[in-house]
Amino acid sequence: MNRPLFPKQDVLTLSDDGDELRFCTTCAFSQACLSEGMNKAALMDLHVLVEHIGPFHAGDYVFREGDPFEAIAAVRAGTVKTFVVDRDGNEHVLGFHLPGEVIGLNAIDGDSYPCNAVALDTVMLCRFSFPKMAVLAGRVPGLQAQLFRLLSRDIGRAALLAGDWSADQRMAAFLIAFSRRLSERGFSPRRFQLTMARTDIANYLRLAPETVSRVLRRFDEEGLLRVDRRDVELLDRDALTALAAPVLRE
Amino acid sequence: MNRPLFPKQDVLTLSDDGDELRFCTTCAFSQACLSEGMNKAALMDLHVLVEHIGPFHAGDYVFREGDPFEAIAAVRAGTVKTFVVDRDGNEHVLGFHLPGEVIGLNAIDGDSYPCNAVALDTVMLCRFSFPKMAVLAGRVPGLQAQLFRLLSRDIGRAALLAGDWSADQRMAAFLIAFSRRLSERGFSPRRFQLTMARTDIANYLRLAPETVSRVLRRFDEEGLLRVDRRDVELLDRDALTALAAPVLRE
DNA sequence: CGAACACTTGACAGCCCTCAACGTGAGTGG
DNA sequence: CCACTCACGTTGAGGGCTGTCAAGTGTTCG
Repeated sequence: MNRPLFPKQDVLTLSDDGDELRFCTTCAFSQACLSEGMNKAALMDLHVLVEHIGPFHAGDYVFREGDPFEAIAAVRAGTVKTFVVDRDGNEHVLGFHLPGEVIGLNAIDGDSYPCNAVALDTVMLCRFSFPKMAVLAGRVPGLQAQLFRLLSRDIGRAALLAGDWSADQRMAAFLIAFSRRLSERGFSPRRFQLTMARTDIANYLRLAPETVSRVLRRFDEEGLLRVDRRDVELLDRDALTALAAPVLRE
Repeated sequence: MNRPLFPKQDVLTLSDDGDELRFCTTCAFSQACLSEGMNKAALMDLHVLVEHIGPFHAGDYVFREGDPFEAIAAVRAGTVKTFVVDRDGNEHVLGFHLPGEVIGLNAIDGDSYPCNAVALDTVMLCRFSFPKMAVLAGRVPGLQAQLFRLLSRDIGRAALLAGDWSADQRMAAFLIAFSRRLSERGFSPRRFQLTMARTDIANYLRLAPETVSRVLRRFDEEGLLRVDRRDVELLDRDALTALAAPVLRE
């Protein structure tokens, strides 16, 4: 199944969580929603703005490059990969997006998505019509500020891997950052599963897939971690963090 | 002179341009200002928000990493370099900012600037208090949309040089992009002066300074351009554009 | 069971970084 | 006016990291 499922006519709108209090507590907007600055009326406004869509399955496109831009979306469950394909057919992975993170922000400048987004496993999304959200942001300062923050954060994040780091540094930074993001969402920071292929990691880190394999194997041999297929256990977190430090600017 | 000049107490506020109609026509906010969506009252609100500060001279800091974030600024004249310095003392150039472009956007997520900004030549700025601007953006949809666009655009721009391009491709992309930005501001796209040192270009493109020298010399020998110190004349724009195409995604 | 795909492993080459030395131009002070 | 200094830029030699090519292994899925 490779057709885009993001257009509104294909949306499966779920009725309700059945639990108002736990409304997207892991979501990137929760900070805005739950801050004292947003009253109940505004929260309801945002609530009715949301469409819960999915599930998407591994390989499903959330949106494609060139699709008209209408909405941003927060990941509720699963992993989304965003990427572009150059004229030679090479894939450039822009990022992997975990639950609570927002996709589509880089489309705001322009009228169409500048990249593709596919599900890597089973994905559930919260879809926000951007025009409606922008109007609401004008009335709710907390929401506007949160949108500004999310956008600004992505600028810094995009610049992280732009440096001329070694393959070891890039790999360590990827693992540590991935582990931290999982930890923030309640998953184990020590032991986790990579939801993406080696090739995806390579295209994200700007390395050859063979280099990703070799670095992981060497990290394993050196006792930094234990890797079996897509299962990873970080054994020497300090050493990995030290390797990643310059990339993560610490 | 290396002390920061951005803090408000050091600001030299110029009285007025003396020409309301030409109020920052090259500025990044002009699209918001001049669009039909913004009425005269809103335009005046934005106008009184602005402080014209400067001049800064080559080497002056506009702000330093860690300074409290209070304002963004649009370049009126000159060139500003933004950069970070890692713990080993290596400088990483984030960007060069020409008249009409905005600096400080990546500071919105956080309470302090995440990078340094220095003037490369004589620089004049328009300073916008960000808290005040955010309030105004809540009342003026056109301004909010413009801020969203500027932020979103920077996300894409930061990702441009993140690819694993060759030194030739990076250099060509830098020259073509620089030429285009100059052209948009009324300068010659064919013949211009590089306002930054070779080392700055190298730290921006993630190359060694020696590589920058060598590539420029070879481009000169091959007839793609003519370079004399910091003066550049693009001779074969098509060839350079072709080289830069994958980097600029064309 | 077979095919497609993901991943691994090895050999080799090339690009670019590092190190070093030299050239050049602007500013300074005599 | 000239010598000096210093930063910037250029040029050359050598080596290391990582990409490319190739072949092989293992796994999943039809």
